[in-house]
Amino acid sequence: MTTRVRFAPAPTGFLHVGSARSALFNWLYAQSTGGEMILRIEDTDAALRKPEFIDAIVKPLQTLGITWDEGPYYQSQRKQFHVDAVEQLVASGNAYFCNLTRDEADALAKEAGLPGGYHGWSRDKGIEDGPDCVVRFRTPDEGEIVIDDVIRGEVRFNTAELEDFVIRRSDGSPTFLVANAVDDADMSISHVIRGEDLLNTTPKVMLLWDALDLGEKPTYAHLPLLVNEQRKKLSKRRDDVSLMDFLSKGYLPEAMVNHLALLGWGPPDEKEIRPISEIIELFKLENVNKGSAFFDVTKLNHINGEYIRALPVETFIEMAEPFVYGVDTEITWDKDNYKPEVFEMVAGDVQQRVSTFSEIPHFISWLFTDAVEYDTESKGWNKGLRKAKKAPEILDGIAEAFADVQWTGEAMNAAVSEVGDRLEVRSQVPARIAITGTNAGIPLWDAAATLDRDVVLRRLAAARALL
RNA sequence: GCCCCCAUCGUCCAGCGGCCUAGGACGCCUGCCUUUCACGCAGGUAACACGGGUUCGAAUCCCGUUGGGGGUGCCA
Repeated sequence: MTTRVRFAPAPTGFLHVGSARSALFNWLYAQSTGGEMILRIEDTDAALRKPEFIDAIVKPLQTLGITWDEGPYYQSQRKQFHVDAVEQLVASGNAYFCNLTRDEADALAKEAGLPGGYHGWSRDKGIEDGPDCVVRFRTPDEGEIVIDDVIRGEVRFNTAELEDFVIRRSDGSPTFLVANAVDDADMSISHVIRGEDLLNTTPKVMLLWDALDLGEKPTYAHLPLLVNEQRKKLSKRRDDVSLMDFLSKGYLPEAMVNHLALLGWGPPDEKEIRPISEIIELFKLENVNKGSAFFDVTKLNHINGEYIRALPVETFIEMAEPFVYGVDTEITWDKDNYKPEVFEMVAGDVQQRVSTFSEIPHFISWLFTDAVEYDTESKGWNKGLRKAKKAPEILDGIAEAFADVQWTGEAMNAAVSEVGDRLEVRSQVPARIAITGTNAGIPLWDAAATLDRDVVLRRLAAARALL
């Protein structure tokens, strides 16, 4: 039997990293078992039926290289099957109509001194269907549902503790629980791989599955949650988790996928950064962890840096385009001042130093602006220039030498070293700070030679004035 | 409250009863390389939550405690 998995997101906006991880693990499992993957949009709630949200899911998946064999299917388009299932459940006595609002049910429970949840007040009341009626599933008063989870082992639920949950809203639309059971059966899903936050809904789906007589159930695997620094489930509201945002900030899809694969799973040989083909080969669903994992951007940065450095420099230059022309990110220079040939010259040096593409401007902005800003509060400025021995003399000496030095990197470098030798101090760092504004950066002189002589002289004077 | 899940360095992962004086990676620190920074290289820092069992032997199995998380919607 070929394995068939599905990624079934609710279209509630942009795809976030947690969903992407779920999609990825489904995909990894399908790939590693030679199975098939289905994309199914869970839009049973009318409020979710927005076409722009579909793009927000499909596009990032494609960018990440997560492919599917069928779909996207839309649950909204399969509504009739779900409606039929609800009718069947009512006819068989497994479900009944209920006209209580949530508030009324809560009030009744409070009055009766019962804990939260719905206690089956409308059971056996013979309520007829009407405009304000929902359909509820009659959960068994006794018995146990056992989920044999690939990742967690056996998980047991006492059916008496399951409330009579709603399977059809008062507007006539069936809920995702019904859609889940019916669609997973129709689509011959063999493995349901999803986040642990859905674990509690699984016994309900299984109850429906049996009541609907849908045949063999899929195998379940509940992935550990991705959490933030406070160890709370990643949420769109409070966390920065839009996948597309990461991509447009200059994270490579391959690096993102690699990082995501390492959250909740690890290769037995401990080699973390590796091509997706190897990850597929090594991936075992039963080896996935149970504990939640912190989505650590610091580690992502490292992985991304590794991937960037591995790029051919021509590719790096090509991919850097949006970031040097300010398409998606801010640039600090006037677009007319940008010189592509200068960037191409230093690209290899920049490539070695960035962990995301969005850091590129930081390393090259001094090449495309007239004046640089000096952060006189920074450690670099203070340690490298202000407190440097004979700093004023160094800058004066360089300015003097630069007035008529041959304008090549080699000659400039030599002149600066000569000033340092004469004063018996280190002159390179002070020069760098005066010219670029910072003590850290790409090899200086060949790049600096692309600037006009008077621009450099002005910067030397400006820095000198701040001492 | 009730139900469910989880628990190895700060973080991610390895470990599936003896190979563990617990390994790798990120981070952090030190040194080397270097006219800066980074890369690279060589080191260092740092964990089996606690308490009971089981066993000749437990990070690994069982129970409890504590801690964390998820769910508890006419969202999915």
